[in-house]
Amino acid sequence: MSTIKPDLHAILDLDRIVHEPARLAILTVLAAAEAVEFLFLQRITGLSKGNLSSHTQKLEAAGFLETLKAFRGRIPVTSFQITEDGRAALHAYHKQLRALLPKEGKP
Amino acid sequence: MSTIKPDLHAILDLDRIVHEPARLAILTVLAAAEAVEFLFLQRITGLSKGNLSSHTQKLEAAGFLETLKAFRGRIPVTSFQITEDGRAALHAYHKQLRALLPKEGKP
DNA sequence: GAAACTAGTTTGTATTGCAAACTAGTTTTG
DNA sequence: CAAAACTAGTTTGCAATACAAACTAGTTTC
Repeated sequence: MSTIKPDLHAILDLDRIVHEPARLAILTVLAAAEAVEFLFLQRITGLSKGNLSSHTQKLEAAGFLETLKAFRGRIPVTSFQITEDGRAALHAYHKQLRALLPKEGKP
Repeated sequence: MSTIKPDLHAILDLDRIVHEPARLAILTVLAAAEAVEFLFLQRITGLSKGNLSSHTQKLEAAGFLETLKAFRGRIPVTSFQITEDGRAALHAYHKQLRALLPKEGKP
């Protein structure tokens, strides 16, 4: 029998903030750009506004992103930027996933 | 800019039954053995009994495992076995994860 | 200046995940 | 041999989500 115990703890220790698919999607987008606007984020994720708003608030509370409020002309525009902590958390999450994935799918 | 959209949908389409860490841990163990007893499962996952019970019930409702009730002497013993559907779901989940992971961590 | 639109937030609800408390029986002990 | 303690698991109650509908605040159009 192979050693599955370490994998198990890797699984159970996954960062729940990042693990939620909606938030993982958000972080994935933010990690690929300097800054991302609310509406762009909404469109490419397909999340509802309310949902997106609360997930970004949760990510901000976790210190994983920063919210930038500005105006384009007179219209308010909210943008997000991933923080260093956010980037670190995303990388750590990726590392955890790699650790728990079996070496190869059946060929 | 690279194509992040497909990854996004892979993320948002993750199977939530499997995605929950406790259940992923359970399926991972079941996939590695013929049959696994309740208490063994509880010990190696570290889940509480109640928690383990409800997660296995959810996995059973999803058709991902079968529950086998038996007696050892006069003591009841509950075991679980992954089903073909369960194995397929786990493999599909692994595949989805591989699809969304960036090619390599920074070397 | 009323109606419709933009950009997001708050609120309400339904679903979870979790462990404490419970059930049903078995073994041990006074 | 009955009370206490243990085994094996389930049910219940609660706190935390995730989600979208309804709302807020302002702007543009008609």
